[in-house]
Amino acid sequence: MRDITIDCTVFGFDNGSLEVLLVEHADGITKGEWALPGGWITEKEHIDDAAKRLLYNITGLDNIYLEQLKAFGAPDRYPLARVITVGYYALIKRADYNITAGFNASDAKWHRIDNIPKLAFDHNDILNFSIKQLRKNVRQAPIGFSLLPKKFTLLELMHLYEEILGYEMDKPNFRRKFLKMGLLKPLPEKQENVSHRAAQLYEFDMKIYEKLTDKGFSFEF
Amino acid sequence: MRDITIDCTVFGFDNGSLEVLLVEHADGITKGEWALPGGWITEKEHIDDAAKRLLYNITGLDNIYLEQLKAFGAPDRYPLARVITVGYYALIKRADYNITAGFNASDAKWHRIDNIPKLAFDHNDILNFSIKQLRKNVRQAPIGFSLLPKKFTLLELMHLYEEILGYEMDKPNFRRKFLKMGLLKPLPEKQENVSHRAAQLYEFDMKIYEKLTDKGFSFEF
DNA sequence: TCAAAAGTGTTATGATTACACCCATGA
DNA sequence: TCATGGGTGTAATCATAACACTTTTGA
Repeated sequence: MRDITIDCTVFGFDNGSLEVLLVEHADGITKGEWALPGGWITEKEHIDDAAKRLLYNITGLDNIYLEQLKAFGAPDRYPLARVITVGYYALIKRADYNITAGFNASDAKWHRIDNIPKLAFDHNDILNFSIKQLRKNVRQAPIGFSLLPKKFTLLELMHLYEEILGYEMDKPNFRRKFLKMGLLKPLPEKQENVSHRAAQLYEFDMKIYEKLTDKGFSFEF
Repeated sequence: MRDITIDCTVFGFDNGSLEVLLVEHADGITKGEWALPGGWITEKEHIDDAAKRLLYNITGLDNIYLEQLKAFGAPDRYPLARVITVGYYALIKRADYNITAGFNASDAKWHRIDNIPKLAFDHNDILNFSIKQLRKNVRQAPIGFSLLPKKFTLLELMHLYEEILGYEMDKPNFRRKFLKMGLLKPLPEKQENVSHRAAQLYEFDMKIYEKLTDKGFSFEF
């Protein structure tokens, strides 16, 4: 597959800010430029598996939220040959990444979503499309949790939504709306080491979600 | 581009029923099987332009609603070689198609969405994905009009929504909800030759829609 | 006791739903 | 005059938004 690649926008959420993982090209015609992590597809693998392999190589992580965006196919998007790329986006838990950081990590850096440099090829287009998709999907499916630690508070969840969607929300209303959906499982634990009233910790329960969707429930935020 | 193709689901709405245009393969290993219209991408064209070219060849139509779905890339989806296909879906006005019917039309037939034969390759997957996308998008963007004649009544529009989404709606509520959005321009004409009270004809006004979206309006049904 | 965030309550407004009903027209 | 769809009215219910308020905790 000499004329098809994959490129992946890896989103992470840390300290209230939404960031993407970019790599700096070490050589070739784009030497010194930042780009989305990407790679070639091998002859026998599913394109989704190629994206998973790439993600594993760069983050050391498995079992990541991963979704295809679309194919990007302007005839001149890659200057050396006609190459079509299939774009993906992934959502990872930053805490996990920090521990297992992949072997390419020396070239990889997190960049705030509102401070993205000029990228190689058409990667700015792909990244912008990713952000649009993420904004859309986070309101239509329970995917935000993939960016949070396993256990989180309602306010952390709200801050994530605020950061992705770009506007402030009302705390009481957010709580009620989310709790009413019934997707969150309250844990028998509370926050620790905080200098204020400890908040209830919750966990997203995929099984509850699947049961509800079977019954016709559809996530909407 | 020997290893990339495009395949397109062409939707049409006629007589209250949602249909797709399928072609019967005349030879090759899929001889006699039905399939989505598709073709190869030439070296210098944008994949979107390849899809437009294909659509023009098969329907004789230009200026069609066309949107990419995603790339389909299972390693064995095409038995003779590793070929990845980029899926598209198009919405056409059946009345226009009937007039200018493309030169391949002898092999092409409309099939009701609920009565699709076994298709070649992974085309059933692509078609099912198309239907899912159409159902989703018709509620989030004003694309339904692309399947109706330029001038239509509110009830025709409602029947289109009912057919695509698969459930019955309440006429008074549908009217009000749609009219309140203010996207429809009432025409100085009414239905003719109907054996009941003639209904007001409307037209979808793209300019109004764009003005509204600039102001933060977002279509939702 | 104060700051900071957790968490509850209340009210106004608007959207959605369900359904009854009248209108216009050709057969 | 009847069937068929066109079109209006209304009341109950539910979701959303705005914001005032109380609670808990560590420093």
